[in-house]
Amino acid sequence: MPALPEPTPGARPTLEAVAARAGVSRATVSRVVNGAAGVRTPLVEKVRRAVEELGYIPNHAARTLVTRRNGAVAVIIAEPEFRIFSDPFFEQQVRGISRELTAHDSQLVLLWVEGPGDYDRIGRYLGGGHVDGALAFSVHDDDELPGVIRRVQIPAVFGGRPGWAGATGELAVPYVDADNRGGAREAVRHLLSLGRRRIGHIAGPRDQTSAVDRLDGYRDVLLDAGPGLIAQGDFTEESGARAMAELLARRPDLDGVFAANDLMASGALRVLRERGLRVPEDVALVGFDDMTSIAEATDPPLTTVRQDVEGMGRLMVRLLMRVLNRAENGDEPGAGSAPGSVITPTELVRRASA
Amino acid sequence: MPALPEPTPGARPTLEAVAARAGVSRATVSRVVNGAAGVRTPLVEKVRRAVEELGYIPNHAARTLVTRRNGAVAVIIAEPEFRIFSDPFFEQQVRGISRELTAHDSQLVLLWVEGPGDYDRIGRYLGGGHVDGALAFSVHDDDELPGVIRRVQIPAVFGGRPGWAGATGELAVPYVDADNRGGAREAVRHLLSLGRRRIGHIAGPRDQTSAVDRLDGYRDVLLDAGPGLIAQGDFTEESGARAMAELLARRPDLDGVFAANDLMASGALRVLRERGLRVPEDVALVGFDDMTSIAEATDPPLTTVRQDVEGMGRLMVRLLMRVLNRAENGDEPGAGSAPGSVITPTELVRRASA
DNA sequence: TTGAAAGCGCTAACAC
DNA sequence: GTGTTAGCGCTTTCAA
Repeated sequence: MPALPEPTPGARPTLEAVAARAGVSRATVSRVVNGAAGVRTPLVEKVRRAVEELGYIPNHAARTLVTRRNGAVAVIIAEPEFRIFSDPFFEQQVRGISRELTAHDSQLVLLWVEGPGDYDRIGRYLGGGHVDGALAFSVHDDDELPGVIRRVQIPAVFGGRPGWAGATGELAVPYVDADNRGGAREAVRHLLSLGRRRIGHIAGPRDQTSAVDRLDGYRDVLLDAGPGLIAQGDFTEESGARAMAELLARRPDLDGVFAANDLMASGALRVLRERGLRVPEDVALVGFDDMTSIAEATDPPLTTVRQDVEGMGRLMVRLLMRVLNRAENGDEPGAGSAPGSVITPTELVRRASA
Repeated sequence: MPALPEPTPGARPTLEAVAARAGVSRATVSRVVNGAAGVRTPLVEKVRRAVEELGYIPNHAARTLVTRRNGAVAVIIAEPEFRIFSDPFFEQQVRGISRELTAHDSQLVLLWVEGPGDYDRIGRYLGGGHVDGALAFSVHDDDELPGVIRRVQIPAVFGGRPGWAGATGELAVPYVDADNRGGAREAVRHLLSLGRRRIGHIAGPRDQTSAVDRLDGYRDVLLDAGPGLIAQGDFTEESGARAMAELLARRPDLDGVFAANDLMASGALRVLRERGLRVPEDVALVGFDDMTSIAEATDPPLTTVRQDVEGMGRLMVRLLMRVLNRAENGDEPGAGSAPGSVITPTELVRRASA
């Protein structure tokens, strides 16, 4: 360990103190500290030394007060989704966010929404200038968050296409989402390429756009798929099993299934085996998400659609930074020229189930 | 939804603006906003209305600049422990922290340490006054974090007893830990009360104080336990299985086992059953942690030692708040009178394995 | 009880 | 190139 400046008990040194010690003006110190060009080398070094000796750290509040920037971004987690904490998806996404934020010299501030009453606190926090912008995750249609974000006029990017996106121009918040529809199409086409002709779909909850988009993708390819081929699930393992049983009851001749996520696919797989149906020989099965902890653990391992979750996290940050920079250049927020949302590609991962 | 003030595009309203609108001075508005006593009711109402109408939110940076308080606390997560994200423990602890922080009107700021280089960034953040204090988790002996914290002189509380705690007075940082030693004693005494006399211990990693304390507790009760009764594990399921096999090889007559955590206990259980030994009839088994996802899922369910993880999180915050308040009252930091650490009680949870 | 005014520590024009 | 100076928006004496 290098010899570090011992903390001088008492007041922290200010710019002023450094300036005095280095025998220069505050402005010069400020320039050096912020890496501005145009300070002569010897002075730079004198200042550097003074900074070092005093253990000077710029005061954040003072800096923010004038720059109107504070190098922090909020990630908002809503309570209903608290579980996502132990969700590998969330972990990956936040990891991506964290890394990209670090690359932009910004700090991640995690905001917990524990209940409806919290929106006040969150609003005050967001509006109070603690953070430059906010990152939020796809919320339910009646969530208050979008309203809060709009009211406090803070730049924000959503993860996952919000249900209301595109509905009204006013709420046009940029978002990052996987190409759920395209991925679903690819999954179904793969099933078709295997010679399957009676392909069912186990759909996810109707109020989540990801599920809706996957259903749409399925329909895109199977234009003539009757409702009998579609069963409703809710993204849980159990619901996948139930839906599979239902599908089998309606169409005993099924030879392919596309489940809207891996968890439901694994439930479906269980039922298929219980009925003595072989996968993929009798029924070929494709999932979605590529949650490896599931997809690689099933027997047979799941063919599924992968999305780059960490990459989506990073993208959210990049998008936000773009908004921030525009705002800095004097653009009015919500001037209609908001940077567009981005849809990231998906990829079919072939394993043994289809 | 109540009629909310529409965001006035452009600059956010300042105290000044509110004052103008209410026809009073800035000072008065400040008093009302901060709930200071001694402002006549009619004025209070006028101000309140103006605040409402303008959608005024106090500027954080400006306020912090003068009060030196910013209502935010950092929770520091070190990369080696990134996994804790998906660890139920961590979730519970952070949940406790989050709730208590909210109760104290403070905001949780999650700081990620992704690598050694990050300590600089963290140090700057901590020292820059972004947060009032820091909460960190038990770190390895050679971790840089304690040093950083000390250098930037920021009040901090640790979760879990750090290895160096108590070693040198200088590093006397308060911490919150479960009564690992007491819990271990209780576990072993329970085994004794069941009439078991040859009780083995599967220990956790030697460099984690929780594991060491549990081993000490085991020894407290079994003063004469020879080394043959103790096998080394590393808190993983696999290591528990290995240790169990080892123990059995050394002492085939074993009739009781205390494992330092539930994961290792479940590994031990697996081996026991493979050998055709019945639990608890032949060998009684006790774990530690009460990770219900494990302890309730094993067959038989695990008797184990529970700790109040969420409560520990809350306690960390309370402790920190006490330090903060002392600091506010002009006490020198590190004046030797730091609020003591706290050890929370554990509780034996009886299930079927012992 | 209320208002005027002095900063908190920093950046960014603007002078020199 | 470097220094001087005017704020950023707020809290907090101190007067009135």
